[in-house]
Amino acid sequence: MSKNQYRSNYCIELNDTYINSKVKLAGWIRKKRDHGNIIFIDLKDHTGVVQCTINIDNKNFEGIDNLSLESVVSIEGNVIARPTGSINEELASGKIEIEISKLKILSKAEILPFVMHQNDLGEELRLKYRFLDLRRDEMQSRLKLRFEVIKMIRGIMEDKGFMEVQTPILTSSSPEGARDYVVPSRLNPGKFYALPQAPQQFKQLLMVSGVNKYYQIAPCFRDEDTRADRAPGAFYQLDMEMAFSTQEEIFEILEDLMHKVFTKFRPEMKISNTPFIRIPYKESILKYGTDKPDLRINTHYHDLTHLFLQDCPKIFESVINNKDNKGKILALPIKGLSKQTRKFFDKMQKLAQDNGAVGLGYILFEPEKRGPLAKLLSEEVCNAIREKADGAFLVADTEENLKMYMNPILQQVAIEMDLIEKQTYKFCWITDYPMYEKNDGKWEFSHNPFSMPQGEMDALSLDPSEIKAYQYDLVCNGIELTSGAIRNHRLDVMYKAFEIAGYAKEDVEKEFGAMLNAFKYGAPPHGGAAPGIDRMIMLLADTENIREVIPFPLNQQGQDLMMDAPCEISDKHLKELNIKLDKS
RNA sequence: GGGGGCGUAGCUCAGUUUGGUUAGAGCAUCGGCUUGUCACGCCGGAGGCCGCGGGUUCGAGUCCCGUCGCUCUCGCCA
Repeated sequence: MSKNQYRSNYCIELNDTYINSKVKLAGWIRKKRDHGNIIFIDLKDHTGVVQCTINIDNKNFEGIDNLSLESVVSIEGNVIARPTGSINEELASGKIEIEISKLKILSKAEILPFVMHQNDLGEELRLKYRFLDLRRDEMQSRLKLRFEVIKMIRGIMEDKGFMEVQTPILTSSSPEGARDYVVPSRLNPGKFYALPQAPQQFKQLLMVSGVNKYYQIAPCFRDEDTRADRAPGAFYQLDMEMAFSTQEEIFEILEDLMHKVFTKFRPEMKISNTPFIRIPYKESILKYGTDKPDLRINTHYHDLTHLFLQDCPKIFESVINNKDNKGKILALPIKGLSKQTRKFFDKMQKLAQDNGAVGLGYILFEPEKRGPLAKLLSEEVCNAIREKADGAFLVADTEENLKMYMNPILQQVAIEMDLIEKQTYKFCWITDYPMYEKNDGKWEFSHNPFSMPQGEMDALSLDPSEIKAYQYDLVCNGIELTSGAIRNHRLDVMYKAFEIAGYAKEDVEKEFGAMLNAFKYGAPPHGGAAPGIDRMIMLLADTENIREVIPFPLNQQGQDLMMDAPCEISDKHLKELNIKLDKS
């Protein structure tokens, strides 16, 4: 590094080759060990730690003795070899230390609100003092990981011929999707901008503009309640879109990108080979009860309904015979289930009930046939289960109800019995999403209203429940990383698709005017996706919580405790915006 | 909006099940001692609206009701 008034070297550079040279370091006092006539100081910069010493006869002794931890100093001194027996093998600079000759206090720190080396701090406190929290090693490495991941993504996308384009932050509200964040307009009294939930419409407009391959590391704003893997306020997507593309081409590009990125940052992990497996939506729901299966768990539900049609025990009769609301009987075979205790089965039973199941039956085969269902199931059913494992849970319910608890059961069994494969990233595509789903008796878009129905115009004359879309998700270890679709670029198909969801032509024109207008003037077929960057980093950093990989996240109430946002604004400010508050 | 968990010193937590002396520990902090530590050590001190409000009781950190905050989750997330 180049020398300046503060420092001649970074901490990490110093080793025994520097012995007897004079150096200047600048950084934070991480730790002091006061031995009376000598003080050991751990000086920390962004690269590492170096131990410095000062003797009582030094004129700066008093200055350091009184200095609080995390104060910022520039020190000058000689690099000396540590006495034998005092070498610290754990430290990169452990063979040497700096004998301080000069000290300059650059910024004195007040007493800290928490101890820097503590790593089980409450999140509220960490967010309030995020600048200190980020100073800790763990958070420094997450900041760096985030930077490196995004840098690599940019490189890969550019190598593949994608061009980054910025799209507006102040745009208009759209009726579909999540709640919008809204910004009042001073120049247009009574009107509001919305922050984009994603650059969806802009990227499609760019396709019409003749951009061939677009990408952007794009902020997305959705005013929705949070989850462990869902950030409040803003999150980032690798937003991408390609003209004249097929679903397979998009899969290929993202598979290559994911494989490269995950391999680079977690080389010790096993990563799904490309092409990633594809699971049609319906199959995923049937086997896992979710469209976000965690494939590290090596078992799934099997549909045994057909084996109950002839010979059905009484407890399942209502499920099989209900004419309007036909149900399914599924078995979840698990190796080693016979070894589980009564306590375990009680716990699982409770979990199933908490998630809406009436009960959770099971059958075990070792050392002999037993369990609450043992006497009720036919030989045929028993044999079908026994082929797969020594025991199984059985669930029987309507398809709708099953979805509520199938995955929670699967997840909990896997946790309790330690069935989640470690050291691996298991990717899969979920394909063939339904175009519509029924909500309160009305057909609604199940995912993205701009997706192309499979079969285009012809498909839209089918029963809405039968219509599949060119719509896909990429899932990794049970986390949804990406949603994407081949888009609907045909006006006639668009109007018809919206009509099924209850939109009149005028409504569509009003709500999506820009895009529909654009599609009148030559729109290429196109498609894309938008991997969640924060979720990728969360997986790479092995954090339980997405806020751990976001430098300055909001809390669950959408507040920034450090900056005190959101905040009230002055009457003058409000007046300018033509806003009167209803404080009732 | 619903459900679960948590809330005690600056920080992390014990104490709450079964109400009963002056509410404890580690770290941080302050004072003293300490020349080879590296989460240094030793001695001493200060630091508490037990989230808040109400109730039961001779007596509440502990029991009851309400409320607020944080967190996980369901709804929600085209």
